Amino acid sequence: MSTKTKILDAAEILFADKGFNGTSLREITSQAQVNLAAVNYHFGSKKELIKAVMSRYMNELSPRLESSLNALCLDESKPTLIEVFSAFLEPLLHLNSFKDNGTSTFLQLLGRGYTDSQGFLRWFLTTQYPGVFTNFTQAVHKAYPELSAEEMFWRLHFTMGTIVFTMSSSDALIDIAQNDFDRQVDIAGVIKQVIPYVAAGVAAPIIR
Amino acid sequence: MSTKTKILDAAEILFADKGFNGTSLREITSQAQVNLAAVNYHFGSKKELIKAVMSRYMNELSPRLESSLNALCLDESKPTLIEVFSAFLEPLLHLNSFKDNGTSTFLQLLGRGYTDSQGFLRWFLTTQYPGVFTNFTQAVHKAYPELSAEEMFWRLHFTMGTIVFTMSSSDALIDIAQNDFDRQVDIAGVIKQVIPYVAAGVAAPIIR
DNA sequence: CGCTATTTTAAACATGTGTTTGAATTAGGG
DNA sequence: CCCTAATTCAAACACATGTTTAAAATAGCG
Repeated sequence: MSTKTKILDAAEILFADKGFNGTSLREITSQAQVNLAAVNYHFGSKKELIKAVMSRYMNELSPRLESSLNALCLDESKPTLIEVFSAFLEPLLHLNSFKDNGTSTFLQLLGRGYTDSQGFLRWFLTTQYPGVFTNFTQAVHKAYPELSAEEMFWRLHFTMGTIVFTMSSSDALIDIAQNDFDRQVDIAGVIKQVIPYVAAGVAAPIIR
Repeated sequence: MSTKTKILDAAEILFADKGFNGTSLREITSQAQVNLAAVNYHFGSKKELIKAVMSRYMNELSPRLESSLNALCLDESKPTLIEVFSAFLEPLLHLNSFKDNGTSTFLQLLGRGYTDSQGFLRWFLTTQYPGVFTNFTQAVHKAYPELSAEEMFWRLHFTMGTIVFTMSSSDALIDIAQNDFDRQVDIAGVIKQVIPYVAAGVAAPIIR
């Protein structure tokens, strides 16, 4: 396996677990069993490494997500919000065949990116992968046209928050749930729980 | 104003803005215009300072929140979920009279605490202020008794995620909203937007 | 005032950080 | 094989971090 890949693999796990600020290059390189200087040689800087970790996932996810959402929009029948959010399920779970625990890791990284380092990752994602966002809002608008642009703005960010926050602490939550309720839970189970929740939230009656 | 207070005031703003890991003691002490060593003299360590910052808010919030939720439980009529979540509104907004931008700052701190430093703050809050959590779940159960303990567990954590995540990036979101929609928005407005969302999410039909 | 306890201060400490350097090693094509 | 380019490596760099020290300043009380 190439040094570059070894670094990316080690970095994504540590980043997901301890955040970008909370992970040092020395932790990454010793986990990856490569020399410290290899990060700066292959990626230039820590910031570029973070981008590379995210890009590897986004490049895997975004085409599947876009086509999944596009299919929903091109369909002439009006989709339900449940269908819109379910359109995320297959592309997200596909990350598990791309990488062990890929879905969970990616969503945790996303959560980190939104809170760590004053949102530079949000800027990175919205500028590098704008298609995902526009497709999503289009699909929601088709499912629920009564929602004004402003209300949709807020509810989509609430949704983002629900998903990202839940997933960034999903390991801890799954542990608690398995202890308290004696049930086997995995990341797919959590996603299936969250879909009705966010769908109902977005579809909430409008109070004016 | 006492050195202790000057430190707490400066720390909470910086912590809310840049996270606990992202804020150095030197930033705090120079903002507070006190000597660097004052933090360790008055609080013992950075970790203890973080606890002190959170405690100052929790001690202001938790009695009001408990009585607000208790009133809902003692009332013999069945509350709606909207009422349950609205019970948070007054205690949270009261933080604004306790401190400038108190509501926003506190919720941002809460968000930081859930993601930064591997959740030691979650442990701190649940062990130091358990009454808030039990009162809350009791109120929700009374409003929506059909929800099983497990489903409630997940939906309450989704709710926590929505609130905490939204508020931790509320400044950025409010900026975007004001630019895009040319409307004056403040933290109270965001909270009022989020209540129907989370209430609908928790009340979502159960799929079995 | 005089004395003690509290608080403030500047300096240093030990450690951890991302990054750079320049030599050593390895690969790969002619 | 040989030579060049790419990669690896140990070491050092410059700087930032939380914490500690010991002297100086201040407060508070008899």
